[in-house]
Amino acid sequence: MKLNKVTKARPRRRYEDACGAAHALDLLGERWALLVVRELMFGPKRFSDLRADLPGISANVLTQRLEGLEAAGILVRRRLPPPASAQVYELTSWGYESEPIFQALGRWAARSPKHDPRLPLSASSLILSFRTMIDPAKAKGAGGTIGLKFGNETFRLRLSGGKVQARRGAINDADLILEGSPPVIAAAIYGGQPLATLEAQGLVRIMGDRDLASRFVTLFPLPPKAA
Amino acid sequence: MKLNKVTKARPRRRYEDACGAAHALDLLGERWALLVVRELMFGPKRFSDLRADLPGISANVLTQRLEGLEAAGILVRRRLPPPASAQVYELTSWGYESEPIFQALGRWAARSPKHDPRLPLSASSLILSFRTMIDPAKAKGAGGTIGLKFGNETFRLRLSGGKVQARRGAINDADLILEGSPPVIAAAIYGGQPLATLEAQGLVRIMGDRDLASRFVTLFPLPPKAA
DNA sequence: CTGTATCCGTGTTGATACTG
DNA sequence: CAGTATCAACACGGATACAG
Repeated sequence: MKLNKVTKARPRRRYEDACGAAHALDLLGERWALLVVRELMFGPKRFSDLRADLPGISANVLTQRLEGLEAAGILVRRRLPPPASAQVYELTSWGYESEPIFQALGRWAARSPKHDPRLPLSASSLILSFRTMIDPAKAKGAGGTIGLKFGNETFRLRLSGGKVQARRGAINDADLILEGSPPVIAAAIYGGQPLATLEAQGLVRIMGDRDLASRFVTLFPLPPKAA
Repeated sequence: MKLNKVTKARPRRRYEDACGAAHALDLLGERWALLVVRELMFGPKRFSDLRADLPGISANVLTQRLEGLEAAGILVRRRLPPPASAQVYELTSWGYESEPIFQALGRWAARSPKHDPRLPLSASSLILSFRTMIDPAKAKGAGGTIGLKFGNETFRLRLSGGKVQARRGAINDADLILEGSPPVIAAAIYGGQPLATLEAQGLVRIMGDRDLASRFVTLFPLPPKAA
């Protein structure tokens, strides 16, 4: 039993720079930190959910990042009410306000010549990409509630006014439900794979308003590559 | 003389993730990379300028970052015409398009309870902050060309339509010239220090349209802290 | 003067194993 | 399930030496 846990008062590596961007990097510029925030962007998750959704992160690094982000006021750890006595990590409202950072990064990276869309894609990343890439002009007339189902995780999207809102949660009231895996849905929307083909291959299930589905997949145009 | 430059085929640490934000971090998520890009945002610089403007970076790390950013197509190295046979690093047009990333980071960090505005501030950071924080409504009616002079580095700002354009370069045609150090100008604009006081203390020189100066310093409101 | 290469002490990261 | 412990590999930052 080690009691001499000196903890070293962490002289964490910081940029000594008043620039806002530099300060932001002090707070969430460490490896994995932004991706942890991304995974929490549509609602709280448990430690093991985060580990599962961030393949490659190791337990000790995840622990450290959660500590750091909590200390910075970006997330809080909550204990769920007695029945499910689990712990979850949830962004603070300031934490949720970091979304434009992901959108700026994503929009810029979409033009990267080296971007490989065939790598693994998490559900949160996909939903975030919808909010980033939606074309307000094209989506102007479109409206409705869309449920996305990935395994047993569901997201409820509301399309209106040229924007998408999104949140993890129930999709009972959805006009349309799309079921599949994030990469397959991405192939339909960004990769030009016809939904009908994917449905015939059993990779996607479409329930409800199929016209809405046909339209939905056209609302997210990709910019030209920069190369 | 070492010829066996094996170069190690750089197994750089990457996220294996199709998410655009993750890819962006693969390209410029390493320590210092974003700050190097920031310093180049208003025009090319030489190696030693970068070193001087990024206190804390070491020469070998700067070399590595420049190599990485060049390989990624974010910047190019150019050799200046014979008279001044110096090398400069310049963002590609895609590199320049990363500016919204800094704006998102800066806007978010401006609300951080832990942000310390008294740390050193580079000229590029300050100019970038103008483009980030300008209030289009307040700036709607303001117009003019403003020169900022920091030592022997000058920036030319054009104010119009509620926006600011900025570029390093000549300021002969400016309606107003402000001379000082970046932290002092920041104190005037973000710290509520009256320009007149700073001028009386000899920390700022104001040449030209003083009404424009008075108005200019009010165009960049800070958001409330998140705490 | 403008970079580049190498050594070196230290801290960070990541894989595995392990504990409550 | 939610982390900790340990350890090896790597990245960082400083110094110094070198090259055009």
